[in-house]
Amino acid sequence: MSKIQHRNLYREVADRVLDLIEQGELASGDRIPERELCERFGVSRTPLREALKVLASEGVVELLPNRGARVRQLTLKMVKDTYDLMGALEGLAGELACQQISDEGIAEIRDLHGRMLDHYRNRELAEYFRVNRQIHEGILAASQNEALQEMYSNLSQRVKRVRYSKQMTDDFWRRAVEDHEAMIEALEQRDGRWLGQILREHLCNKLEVAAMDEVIDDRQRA
Amino acid sequence: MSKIQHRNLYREVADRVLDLIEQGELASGDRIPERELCERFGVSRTPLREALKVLASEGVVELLPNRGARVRQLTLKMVKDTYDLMGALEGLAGELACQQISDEGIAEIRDLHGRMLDHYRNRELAEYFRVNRQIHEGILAASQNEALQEMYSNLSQRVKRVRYSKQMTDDFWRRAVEDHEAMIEALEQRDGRWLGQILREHLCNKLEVAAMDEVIDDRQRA
DNA sequence: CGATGGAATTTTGAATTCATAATAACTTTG
DNA sequence: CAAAGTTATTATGAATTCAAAATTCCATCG
Repeated sequence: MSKIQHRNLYREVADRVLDLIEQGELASGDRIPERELCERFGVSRTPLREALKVLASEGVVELLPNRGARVRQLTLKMVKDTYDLMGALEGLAGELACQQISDEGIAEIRDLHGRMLDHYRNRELAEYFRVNRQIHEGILAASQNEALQEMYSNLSQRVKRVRYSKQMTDDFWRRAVEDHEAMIEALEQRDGRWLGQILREHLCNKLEVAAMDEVIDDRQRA
Repeated sequence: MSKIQHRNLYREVADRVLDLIEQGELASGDRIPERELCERFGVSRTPLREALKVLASEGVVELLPNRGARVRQLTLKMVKDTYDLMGALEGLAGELACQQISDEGIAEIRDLHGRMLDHYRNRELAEYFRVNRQIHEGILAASQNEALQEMYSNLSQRVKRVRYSKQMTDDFWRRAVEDHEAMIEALEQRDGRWLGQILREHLCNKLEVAAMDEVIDDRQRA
């Protein structure tokens, strides 16, 4: 594994720790072995500890006084709460986007929507999710609200490790696509209130939560 | 000034730095003098630097590589963006609160509301704002969504140093109180959607932004 | 007199060191 | 053999040290 290059070291280290968590090498609740990670990353304890403190403030890690850092346990409630929050943020993003977005911006999102529909028709789940995410990110970006985008991506990061997209009943999927149809229409009409409401209530996230149920339980048992 | 007691040192230091910023001793854009603060707090550079990194991730401070930390400049746009965000969060809190809050909880908030009205009638601005804040915090707490509360207080902290409540035209004030009347009604009817909408559009914050305009400009010129 | 170049100083970034708290290992004893 | 107490080991928290970068200060030159 390549050594880290020395610039903004603590942030670099934090990102590497996040990778380890996302890839499951550090599981929920695991103690984070300071010395070992230092050796592995080729850095001293100082930047690693700085990284851990930042990750703690971002809600990814838990610091127990005199007992080191652990990967924060995600309970089902925490994930639900986080998705509620993300919904609210997306709702705001939608409202703002309708005020701010350019016609080209709308065209781009409509284009993404078209591609998403193709993947839906072909039942290409992974591709569908990828484009789906691009649409949501596009709306976030169009809001032109940096703080909003920052918070959203922070929340998104928190729950990334339990994101789950396998089980997707036809019915849920169909309804998610319907939501997206409405979103596009609201966006083209620049009806911010409508778009905001759709996004806040968009069932995609709630669906994920439902599917996630047993996954989290599994991890907590482990 | 009393020395800091040594437990969770970096968080303690961070709070002290926040105090300095809030009290204006460290102004917007100011360089943060590492060595000096260390002496003042009676700690070494390590915990101070950890604190600064955390504050940077919380958006209060800016870290320039090899050039130290500065108090992050607040532009008017950033403050507006932040208030939009806070509105969205309060909106969500309102919706959730309607589902979660106990009858006693509602009674408490109604009580606060009554006291706020008294202060309004007596034109006691400071008292009014204090109780007003308690109401909003009460709704946040009733949402039972920890992530939401955490995020809200973080945002609130970011803009605390420019909070401004002097100019309050009678007309704005009257409308703010009207909003609150509606809020109480929505809460008592447990009409989450309505309460959410009121909170999202509650003009209190927008009012502050308007009043804040020249204040921020002043600071940026300095 | 102002601009440019180059030491001297200060500040920052990161590793190392040191003291203390927590954990593990090992006795001892009932 | 198990439980409790004690010692040894390890991990953590924070100060210190060291190298590199930036800034300041001063001298030189145009």
